[in-house]
Amino acid sequence: MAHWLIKSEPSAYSWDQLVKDKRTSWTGVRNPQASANLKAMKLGDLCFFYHSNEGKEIVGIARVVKTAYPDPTDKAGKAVTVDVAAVEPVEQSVTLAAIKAEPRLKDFGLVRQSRLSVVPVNDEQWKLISKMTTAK
DNA sequence: GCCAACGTTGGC
DNA sequence: GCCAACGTTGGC
Repeated sequence: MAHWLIKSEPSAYSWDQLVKDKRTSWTGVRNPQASANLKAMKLGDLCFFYHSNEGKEIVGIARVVKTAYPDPTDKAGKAVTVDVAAVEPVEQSVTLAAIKAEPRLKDFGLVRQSRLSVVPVNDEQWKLISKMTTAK
């Protein structure tokens, strides 16, 4: 199974909102690289939910419940979206600072390409960060 | 609020 | 098809 990290500004769409909604369609992704990542998502893939700008931390885990389809909010009809559902909040939020402080996460997409809103997470990274999200 | 990094656009 | 100018994102 693949893993991902999806970013959102809490002022635009927060983790709390996803919990309230149970699931949402992840629209508004325009960056071609991020779109390619969306298309690569499979049903049941898990995603870290990251708050950018405010908080700058991983706050929860979401699951892909519908694979890529055309984004209805994109007039050009080029963008795609997926549906994600809230799985659970993390016990311990993982801040960007903590990720940067971990040398083994040097190559993590979130650090390497901070502007990409949908970032692939490899198994090693997923395991490492999962460990960091469990309370000490 | 500023600025660096990166994407996109448009003139040639 | 190149590249300068401009816009946007996101960390600080």
